[in-house]
Amino acid sequence: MKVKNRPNEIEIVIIEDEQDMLELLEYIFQKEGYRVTGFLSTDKVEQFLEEENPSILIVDRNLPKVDGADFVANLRKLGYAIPVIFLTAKDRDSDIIEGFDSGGDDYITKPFKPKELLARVSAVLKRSGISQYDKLKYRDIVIDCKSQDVMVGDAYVNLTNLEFKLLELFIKNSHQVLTRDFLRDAIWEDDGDFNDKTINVALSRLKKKIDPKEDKNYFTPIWGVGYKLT
Amino acid sequence: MKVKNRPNEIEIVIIEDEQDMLELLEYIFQKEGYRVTGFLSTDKVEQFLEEENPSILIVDRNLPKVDGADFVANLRKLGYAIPVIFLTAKDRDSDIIEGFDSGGDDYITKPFKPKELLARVSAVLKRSGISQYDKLKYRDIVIDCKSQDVMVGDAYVNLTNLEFKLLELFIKNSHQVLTRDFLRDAIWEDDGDFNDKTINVALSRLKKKIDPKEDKNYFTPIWGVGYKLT
DNA sequence: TTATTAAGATAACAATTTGATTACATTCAA
DNA sequence: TTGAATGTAATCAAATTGTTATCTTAATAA
Repeated sequence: MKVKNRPNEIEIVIIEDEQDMLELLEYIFQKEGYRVTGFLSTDKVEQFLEEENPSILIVDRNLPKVDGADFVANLRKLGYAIPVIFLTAKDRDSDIIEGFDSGGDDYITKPFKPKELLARVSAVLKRSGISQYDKLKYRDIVIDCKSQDVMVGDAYVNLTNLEFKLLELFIKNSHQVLTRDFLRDAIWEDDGDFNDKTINVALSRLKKKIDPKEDKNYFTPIWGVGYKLT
Repeated sequence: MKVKNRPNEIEIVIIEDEQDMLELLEYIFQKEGYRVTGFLSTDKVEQFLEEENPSILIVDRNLPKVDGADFVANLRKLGYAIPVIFLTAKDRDSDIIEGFDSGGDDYITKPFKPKELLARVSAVLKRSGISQYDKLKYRDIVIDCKSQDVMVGDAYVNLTNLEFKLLELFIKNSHQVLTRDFLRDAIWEDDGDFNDKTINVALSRLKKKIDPKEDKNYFTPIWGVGYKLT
């Protein structure tokens, strides 16, 4: 299956007991570029939250064992502050109210329009200060500007601040030649005497960290001008 | 008599000209644990806002002298961003729209169900980032923002006020790099001269208390930038 | 093509900066 | 006034970054 160009790596957790509905939801969100983890019950969710750090929960209120709202209320009691959107077939006032009360950030009634669902998720994420633009992607590199985490393939790479700033700048200006002057102004804020080779060395170190096998050729030197990311 | 502002106790201001209704509203919110200040007119409200810092305004649109919506529009003009919910007996579209236009975050039509009112207040507060949940969790740390209790694993840890504020800030912004500048502004609100190392020392003390064996590595220093909780 | 030259890559070294920690001083609140 | 909390100074350790030197690569002209 073709994976659509992913603008972000925001992780969504869905709890929905109906297999068909769960698959539909997974499809909707994955198509939008979210990373989705689905659960048919609340059983393993708490454990999952311990280990991962998803950005939002989508919870069906009508789950077989526990009421979704109770489950979320319990999560809140335990200290989880993750945003929640409830899915519910009911639309009686009492249910909606209870949903909000137990710590939901929004709710959607089934049947729903996929677009509306996506819009609400988007709105809740925005309110929670989670932006899809915090993460930048380039080839197999994903950098998170808020955490300064860098993933190459599926491995974390430790970069220094200088290296991170460099990589960020290149990714934000990918496919453009960044001249040495530009780099100097942007990263080093020139202090008069500036050794030509400083940039070479800094880039060399960066290359070595994100591509230790030296077979990816992220950077192309433009002779006498600068570099570009390719 | 003025009661000292307790941290994390949410304060609600109600403006309602009918004495009975005001008392009912005060009762409803107080029962839910909110701190309530009621006004029979808009007269003293602005002065009150100068001094206190309530989390939300509940405003009747049909006030004797001024229209509630006009009053709120004026507040907005003055720069108050406090969330507002309108109470209104009217329900024609034009009124509702006017209410939103003048800076309301939600509205409720009388007669209302107490539960619905509470739910809407709750939702608006949540949208504004004001949480009524006082527990936050991060890995094996649970902090109670109200009592300032801190549990690590299953042991209570005694933190000083400064240490608690630091930990709370980091947990609320986990997985993000908090720069030294940010920390200084958020915790120390400093006045110019500020010893660089104050942050190091404060964090060092915090680390020692929540991780005396030094094997948990809650904090990762980002060299030359700040720290993040991981 | 080949020699020449300017630029790029990289390793090793050194300087500098920053972080951690301890001990001590000061402040603040009971 | 006293003790806890917090800021400051000093020391040590470690990480980052710039510099230098050497080698490699690419452009250019004879």
